[in-house]
Amino acid sequence: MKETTAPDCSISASLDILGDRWTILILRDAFRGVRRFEDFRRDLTIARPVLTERLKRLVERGVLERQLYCERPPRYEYRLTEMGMALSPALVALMRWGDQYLSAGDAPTVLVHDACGHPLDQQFVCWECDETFTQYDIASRPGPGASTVS
Amino acid sequence: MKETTAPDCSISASLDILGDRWTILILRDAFRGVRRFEDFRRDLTIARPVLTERLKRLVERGVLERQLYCERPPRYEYRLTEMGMALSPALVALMRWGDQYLSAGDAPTVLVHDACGHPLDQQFVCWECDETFTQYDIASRPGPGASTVS
DNA sequence: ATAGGTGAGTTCGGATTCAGAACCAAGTCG
DNA sequence: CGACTTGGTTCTGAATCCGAACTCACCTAT
Repeated sequence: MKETTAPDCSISASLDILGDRWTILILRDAFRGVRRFEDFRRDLTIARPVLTERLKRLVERGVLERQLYCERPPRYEYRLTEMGMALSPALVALMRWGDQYLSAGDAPTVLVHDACGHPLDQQFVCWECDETFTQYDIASRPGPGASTVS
Repeated sequence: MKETTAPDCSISASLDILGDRWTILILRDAFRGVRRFEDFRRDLTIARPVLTERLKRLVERGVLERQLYCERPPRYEYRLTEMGMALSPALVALMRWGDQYLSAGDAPTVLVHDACGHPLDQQFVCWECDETFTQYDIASRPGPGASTVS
């Protein structure tokens, strides 16, 4: 088997930011529209120091941005950046997996196509062939940033 | 080991299984074809006890299965179950996010459509409207398993 | 003006968890 | 035989996480 090591894998880079339970739950809340420190804290029942630290990290890495929404007293809210919004396929995938395998067929929340209200699906798409397909039709090959050669 | 959270949300249920860094890296390796204890350990440079514990948990939860591949001496390998395979959209999404935002435009690995070799995309699909769309066209509503509303 | 409440943090111990090394067992190879 | 491999387990000190309590700045009602 060829050498496929951790360092040049984007998954481990992503996990450097998202790699703990709380961070992902914070982002889930952010997608639901939660923006303020105290709202995150109450909803997650997360300890304050942990929330402080996670929010700071997410802001540093560019996933959230901290915006003043009240001058006196200074109050900030945390909003998803474009980079943060781009995580939605990952969160949706996690949620659908949980729905399918962990909640006995009763999904607590259903995501729908805004335009028509019908449940959405998530698929891999090939724009060349112009068709959708599943994980069984995926292959991989080294990309431009590949460093190791087998 | 704590089973946190009554999941008002399938994401937190998923995170109960996947909620730490090592677990996801183990699954990433599993998708790449790694199957044996010692191969996981070497590739991830993870401490043995941690790997033992994570593999055991993944087997208990049904994400991996432990199969005898050698009778004398008894040797086992860890393979993705169907439930484990179903995580691929989540891992693919994570990888693509890392590619796009964390690796300066140089993706270490590119996923392609096996049939034609062209890079794949990941999209939301509505089978009613028969069209693909992005995260900006998603809405959510309570599903059959909704208990607490927020 | 003062007492109480709130939003956003910080400080500080104690409990987990982790890494690293040593140890074990069962078998194989030289 | 003795060395080596795979797949673990047990131990221990170090790093990390987390919750409770405290702070600080401001607002509101009395």
